[in-house]
Formats: sequence, C-alpha cells, structure tokens
Amino acid sequence: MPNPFIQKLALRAHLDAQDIEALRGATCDVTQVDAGRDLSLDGSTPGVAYVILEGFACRYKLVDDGGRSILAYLVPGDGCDLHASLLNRAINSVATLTPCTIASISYQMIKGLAASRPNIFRALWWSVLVDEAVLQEWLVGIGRRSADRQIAHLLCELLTRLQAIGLATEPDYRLPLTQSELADTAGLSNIHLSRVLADLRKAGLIKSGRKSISVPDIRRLQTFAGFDPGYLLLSGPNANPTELGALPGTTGLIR
Amino acid sequence: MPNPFIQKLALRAHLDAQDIEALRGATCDVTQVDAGRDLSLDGSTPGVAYVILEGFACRYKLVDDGGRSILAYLVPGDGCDLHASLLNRAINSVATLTPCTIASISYQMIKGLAASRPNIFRALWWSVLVDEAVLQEWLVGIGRRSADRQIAHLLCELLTRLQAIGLATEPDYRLPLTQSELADTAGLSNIHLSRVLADLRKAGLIKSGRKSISVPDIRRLQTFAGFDPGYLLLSGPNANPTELGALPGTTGLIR
DNA sequence: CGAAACTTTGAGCGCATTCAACGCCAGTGG
DNA sequence: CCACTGGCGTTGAATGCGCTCAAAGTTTCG
Repeated sequence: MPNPFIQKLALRAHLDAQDIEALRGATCDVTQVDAGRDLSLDGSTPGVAYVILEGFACRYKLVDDGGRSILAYLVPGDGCDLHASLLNRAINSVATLTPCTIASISYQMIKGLAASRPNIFRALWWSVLVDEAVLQEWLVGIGRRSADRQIAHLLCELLTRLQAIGLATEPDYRLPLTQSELADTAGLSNIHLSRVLADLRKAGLIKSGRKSISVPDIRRLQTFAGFDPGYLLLSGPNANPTELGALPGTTGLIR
Repeated sequence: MPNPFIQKLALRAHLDAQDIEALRGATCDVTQVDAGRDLSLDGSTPGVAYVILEGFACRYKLVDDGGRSILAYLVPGDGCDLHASLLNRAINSVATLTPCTIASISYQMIKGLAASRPNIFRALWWSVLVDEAVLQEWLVGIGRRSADRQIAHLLCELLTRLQAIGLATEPDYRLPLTQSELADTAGLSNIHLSRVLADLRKAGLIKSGRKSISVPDIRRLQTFAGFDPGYLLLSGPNANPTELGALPGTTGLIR
C-alpha cells in the first residue's frame, strides 16, 4: 500500500531514497479512528502530530454562540499540526469526518526530520504555504464571492486536490461530506446551502447524489466559479526557483 | 532608531547578539515608499522580500468582478513574502496603505539566515504560524460572526498587535485605515461598514475620529467581540515547549 | 480654492436567515 | 416484516441583515 503522505511530499520537493525511508519510518505508528472524533482540541497542548493515510478530516473552530467554522479539509496525505511542532498550543481543533487511518508522529521526530533532511524540510515548508494559500482563497470566497460561485469554487478545489492524489477520476468524484459541513465551510446556513446545491444542479453544473458529486463539464464549472488552480501550487516541484530581482513600488496602484 | 522587525522576532524566540547583528545587517537596504503602491503582485515572481519598518501595508487579492479582499494587515515589524522564499510565484499582492519605510531582503539572504541561525529560523517559523492563526480567525469572523462583532473583533486584534510593538497607548490608538479597507477585510460593503461603526459608536464601544479609534473600555469591547488574544501567540517566547503525549481520538465529538 | 477621496444618510430591494414541517434513508429492535 | 428512531436533505413562508443606487456632506491635498 503506497503512503499518500510520501506521495504528496514528493510532489513538492525532490526526495531521495533516504528521505523516503526516513518518512516511511516516521509514519509507522498507524491507528484507526472512527468518524466524528477529535484528534486535537483548540488550545490544548498535543505534542503529537498526525498524518491522514485514509479518510477525510477537517480543521475547525467553534464560536461562542455554538456556530462552527471549518478551516480546512484534510485528505489522505495531509498532515495536521505538523508545522505547529514548536507551539505548545493548538490553534484549532481537528476532527475526523469519516473513519480514518492515521499515523502519529511525535514532534521530536518532525523536528529531527526537518533538521537533518533538507528535502523533507522543504516539502513541509511547501505544505505550509499551500495551506495558507487555500485559507486565503477561502477567505476571498466567503468575503467576496456569491454563494453559488463560492460553492462551485470549493468543489473545483476539492476535485483538483483529490485528483492530485488519485482519489478522483476525471468526471466525478466521491465527496463524503454532509451539507452541514459544506455550510460551515462557506459560512452559510445548511438550509441555504441545500438551495445553492439545487441551483447548481439545475444549471447542470453538478450532479449530486448521496455524498457524492459528479461534474459533467469541469471547464464549465471552473469558468462559472472563476477557479484558477494555480494557488494549489501543484504545478511541479520547484527544484530551481528563479531568483529574479525587483524594485519596490514601481508597478501600480491598488484597484 | 530601534528596528521593529528585530523587536518582533525577539518576542518569538530568544535572539543572541550575533542573531541581532545578522538581522541588522540583512535589513539595511531601506527604501521609502508612497501610500497605495504595490510591493508585490499576485502571480509575479518577486525574488525579494520586504520588512515594514514604518507604516501600514496589506496583503490582498482581487476577484474577477472587481472586488477586493484584504487578507492581512502588515504593521511595522511584519515581513511580507518572507516565507515564500522557496516559491517562484507570489500567492497574493501586497500594497502599502500609508507611506512606508521598508527594508528589502533577497531570498538568498533569508535562506542563509534561516539555515545558519536556528533562533532566527524559529522566529520566522513562529511568524508564519501567527499569520495562519490570524487568517483562520478572520475566516471564522467573516463566516460565523455578525458584522458588528466581527468588526469589534478586528479592532481588538489590531489594538493588541499595535500595543505589542508600542504603537498604541492603552485607551486609544491611531488606525490609518479607510472604511473601504475595513470593508474589504470584513467582506462588507463600505456603506454598511459605515453603519456598523456608527452602531459601535452609539453603543459606546468605540469612539472613532478621523482615521483614529479610541476604545474607552477595552474589556467591554473584547467581551462584546468574544475576543481572546491567545491566537496571536504573544504570550511569551517558547523557549521550552512542553512535550506532552496524547492518544488519538479519545476526547470527544464535534460540537 | 477646487478637485478628489472619503464618509454619511436615505430608500428600496434581495440574498440569506430562522422557524417549521415533511420526505428520505439507514439502522435497530420488536 | 414492520414500526420506530435519528440523521440528513428539501421545501415553504416570513423576517431581516446587508446590498445597491443615489445624493449630499466632509476632509484632504494639490
């Protein structure tokens, strides 16, 4: 069984045989977890990080009034709290959305890997940047996109991410998320989310069944959503970042 | 003149004399920039990072329909694109909001510092985590908080951050932001933002004058906003992160 | 002083919410 | 096999938060 974590890191930096061996050794502490369990709680001091090998999870936060805000989806190959290894406080909660197979990694192990293996370090750093880029894109969506475009954008993103790890075939993919979860991602009520999905269905942009989505025409959905996959930084590893110079403040005004 | 960048990093990791000297040397390429100029454009390949020494800037993205979404405020001491040093593509634009004094740092310089000085590396890593935590909190606010609480929360955050670098006295602080910028941060129209501010003023939670905010009773504003400064990770440097163990999936259910 | 940028106010509309009820489906136990 | 239950999704009606459009007031700056 291939390790999706290693697969994903290999997309983002060149890994040699020793790197892969080290990663394989680090992710050998494997556990099964039910759906709907917390892996880490906001404000706690975990000391252990996880990697999702199978299943879906999410990072989330709760608000005073009982509302929930989903901050990220974790799919196979994604780590959680990996880059928080120098904090003594989790800045968000993490919960499984489906039954999951996860690997536990101690913070010491992570620090050791990051310090001794530059390739791994670079791949982890890259992952952090992707996390941040996704978070930014969600903020844009929730703030400045209409609900239907925002959902379409989210579906495009998930489709792209799942394709990158071979979990989605071209036209359609299985999305084991409830509407309530999508709503808490998009900042909508689940009633309204239901209507938005119905609209997208009526427009022929998606076909949704029980916990699965199929996209008849990806291009059309992407155009509708204004989706540009560039921010996912999937386009090849950056073996050689071009170091161009630039002068400050010469380009143009805002807007 | 003290260097706020070094001050801020020193909050986040212990820096010895050599670290400080190295940082001082790295930030000696200083420039003045007008307000409203772009320091970096989404999708470009900058190759140079900046540190704000004086003034305010922001990270932002534009949407197809002309909308703008502000993703972060950069205050004195904050870096921009520092951690993107291994990307060859900026994932957002950066623009000055006021006249700024900035220092330019080449990516090679950053990489060198991060590689040779563990303390600096740790401080930079810490900064990335704070960036992410703030972004998450904004996502929660824009998605699940009412407009007035969201704005109150944002004002609390900015006040706390400015106090941390000595740019705000206890009861009030100067906030050189236009309502249009606040609106693009909160995902609101500027007309509605004007009303929200008026409501907060009427409720006695803030007193706002021309580009300045004063907060008569910080506690009251924080309570109203549900603000907990923990996510800003300002509470002391993490010289000794406690390494506690934890078992997966034993804590509780979502909600 | 005049122009441009920013802020405020009012009126009307619409997207999204809440509340409530019903349909659907899977699992469970009689 | 059927009734019961709980989670999830859908639909309808009424309310409201926040938006658009438009215009006037206010600062700032050249």
